[in-house]
Amino acid sequence: MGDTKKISLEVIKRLPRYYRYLGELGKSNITRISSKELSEKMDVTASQIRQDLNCFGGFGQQGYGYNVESLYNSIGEILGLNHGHKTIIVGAGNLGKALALYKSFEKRGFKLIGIFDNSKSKIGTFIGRHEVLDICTVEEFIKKNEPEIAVIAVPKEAVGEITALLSKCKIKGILNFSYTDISTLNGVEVENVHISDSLMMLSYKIKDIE
Amino acid sequence: MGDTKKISLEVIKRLPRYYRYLGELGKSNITRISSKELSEKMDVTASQIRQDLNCFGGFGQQGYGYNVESLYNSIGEILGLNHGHKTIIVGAGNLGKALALYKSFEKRGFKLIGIFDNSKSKIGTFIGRHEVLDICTVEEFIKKNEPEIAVIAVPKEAVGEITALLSKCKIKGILNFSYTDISTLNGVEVENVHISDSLMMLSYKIKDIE
DNA sequence: TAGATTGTTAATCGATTAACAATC
DNA sequence: TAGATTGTTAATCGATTAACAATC
Repeated sequence: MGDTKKISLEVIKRLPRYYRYLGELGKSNITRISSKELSEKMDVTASQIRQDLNCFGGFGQQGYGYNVESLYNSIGEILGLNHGHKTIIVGAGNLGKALALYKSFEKRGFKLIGIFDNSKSKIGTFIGRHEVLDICTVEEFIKKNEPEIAVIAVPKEAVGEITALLSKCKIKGILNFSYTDISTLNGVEVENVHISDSLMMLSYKIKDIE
Repeated sequence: MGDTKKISLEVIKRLPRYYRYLGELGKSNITRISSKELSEKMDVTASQIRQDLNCFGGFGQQGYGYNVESLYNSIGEILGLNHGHKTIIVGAGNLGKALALYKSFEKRGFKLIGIFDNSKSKIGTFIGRHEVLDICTVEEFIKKNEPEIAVIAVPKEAVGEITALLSKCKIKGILNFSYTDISTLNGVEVENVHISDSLMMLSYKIKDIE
């Protein structure tokens, strides 16, 4: 079963946003919505919404629109949420700690199973219910517990070492928060999140104000 | 004045990445680079690099390429870094705290001048050298100190209230980390950063692995 | 049935890439 | 000067929007 019509990254990027809005609608006890109504709420075109959704199947019904709850669940399915992806965090600094305590984490179907650091002063301390483990043990830990995702929140100086270590292990994806790109390597998917990039863009946008 | 050929958001989004790579090159004492070399490092086309840069001016030299340091500085200029944008953080939870202690912050030209929360248990405590201030005093604070940027790191339930409060004040930009979009409103630029969106995209990308 | 709204095809628009003349 | 590489125009590609027949 092929289904090999490649779906553009632009479409994928928009899915989490649809998911968020539909989640909110559901909470407001709205059961159905048309692409037109949703387009107004989200400030995109109705056409785009219909095109995007039809990449994955016909979720709507003519004359009715979309059922909020079932579309929400379908998009969750497409995104592969609710799989309880086992996840580790590498780096127990301020950001790593914040991420470890991040509520949306588990809510979106990511299960934190370990957090690692190389600092003697952090190893053995607790972040929430998780004890910070020695980074030296990460390879063994991965072999045993088989996490799918590693979140990287270390200074960029340490990134090379960490990726070398992780590339020897069987993980599927890396969410990288360090101030340097990690490139998708030997079958490991990487998503780079650059907080300072967003700050810089904001800086650009406000240049001409006033 | 003039210079009204609208620059696409796609180009703007890439500038911080150029900036990062050029910064690294500079640190490695590389003084010149051609679009071809840079394109290989960054995994984009040389054509795109030249097109992007020429939106802002001719920074290169035929037969030579680009001077790393001066291009780095030019892009910093374009992005409006080195202005020492005065910045406040709203929300002193885990994420707010991590952002307050975030080194790249000051390094990219953002000057943290205040951090606010509504929780009695947090007000008066210190994050680094910053005392957490009562959110009730933010309006007065803004009037007096004139920050340009507000970083929002509060639970989504509190976002409405906060934006209402901020929209009464004269700020230029909002960097929003909460799990809900803030729409660009009455002249305030907004940059929404959704960490869980990135996680969801990663989840999608790893779906078919193995 | 009539009305509404989808799914989908076709048209438009914009972004990326290729090509090359200009020039250091 | 010859070689390299830019700046820039033209060609291609892909993404967005518009339109409408299908259908609930």
